[in-house]
Amino acid sequence: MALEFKVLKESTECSARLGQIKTPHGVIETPVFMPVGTQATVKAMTPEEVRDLGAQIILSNTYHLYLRPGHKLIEEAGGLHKFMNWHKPILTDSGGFQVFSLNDLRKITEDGVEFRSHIDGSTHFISPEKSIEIQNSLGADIIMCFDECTPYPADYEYVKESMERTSRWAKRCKDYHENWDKQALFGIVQGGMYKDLREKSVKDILDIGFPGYAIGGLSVGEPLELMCEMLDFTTPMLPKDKPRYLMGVGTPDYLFEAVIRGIDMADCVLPTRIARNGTVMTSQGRLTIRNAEYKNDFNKLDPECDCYTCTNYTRAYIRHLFNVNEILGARLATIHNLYFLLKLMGNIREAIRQDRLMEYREEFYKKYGYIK
RNA sequence: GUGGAUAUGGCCUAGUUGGUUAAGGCGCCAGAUUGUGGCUCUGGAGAUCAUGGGUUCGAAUCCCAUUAUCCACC
Repeated sequence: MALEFKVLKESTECSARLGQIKTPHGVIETPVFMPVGTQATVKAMTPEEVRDLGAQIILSNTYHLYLRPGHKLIEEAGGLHKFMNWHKPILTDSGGFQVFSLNDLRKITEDGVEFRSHIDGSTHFISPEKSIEIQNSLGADIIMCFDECTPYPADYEYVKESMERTSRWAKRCKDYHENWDKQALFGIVQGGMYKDLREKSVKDILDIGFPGYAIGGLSVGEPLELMCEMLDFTTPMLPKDKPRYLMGVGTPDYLFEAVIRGIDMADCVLPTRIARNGTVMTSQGRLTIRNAEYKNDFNKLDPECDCYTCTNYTRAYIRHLFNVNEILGARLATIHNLYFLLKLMGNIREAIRQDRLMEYREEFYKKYGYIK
């Protein structure tokens, strides 16, 4: 098997656990945050930089790489790892999120999804089998079942049909996938915000059986409390000896709350995207570095940070770079945000090890400004 | 010196035959961003329409003068 998961320690105060995932490209310490490199690159970063920031695994995207440069080309290049010179683990998303995000450019049928390319309008058809075929060519360590990420809000009947189709698609994905020794295929639980549908989805996906399980369809605009409620309900139904991956989560509070509820993996474009638009996360909360108040501020972004950006550059300089639209601004902010979140996850792992996660969360929330 | 043209928020402009709270872009200020989308999106502030006078029920729009700038000529 391509994946081995081991729980090293369970928290006595909550459902958090410390673990280890072994993949063909190395070991991942969990809970882990996975930076997103949609188009075979974490935007603005070299793979070496991403590695040095502490990333253990990155996520890339089936839909985008299928469109450009094409999965066959990447296969010809020797696979995604070699193509992009990233030799640690990779996870590819199945294209399922694009079923959600390209809402007005796609048509869902039982067989699969017809997409109109967001690039040139050309039509493409991705079925569960096609998604697996593409992901096999890309060669990521962990690949995902082709699903539909249902929107929020959505009515019961729609979510039910969607979830049941996702279950049928999961079976097809598993049947089609072959090289289990190199690539672990994860199943995805859906069901929107309806508990009975979540329960049914978990049952379906567990019946099919996968080396890891993802929870999809959360973090799609619902309030944090609702996501927590769904996690409280869903996560305990997932087996303890398999990794649990919450898709699309990337703010510190969502990450804390997810880990506390037993999540081992999460990914999000947020830290890199907001960095490109001039927002950084600091130990004292978010700040928009473009703002005038930083014009003459010669301190580092975060007084407690020791990343490359913070040890070398000031707020005033980074603000200047954004104001004159220089690429370096995006790079420095991305370096900082990724480092911040990866370090946070490291601290969370350490807190679990010391069995003081709740205390650490309290400290962090107070400083960050989530609670007063 | 003579002739001509232009003067609209910090900058560049739109304002149709004079008619409600002068429009837009850039810049400025602030916010957003959650398994897509690197120069994105959403708000906001800011103009007594060069100055003075006149015509008119009503003028950024018409007339006169002044000032400034630009062009051509002597």
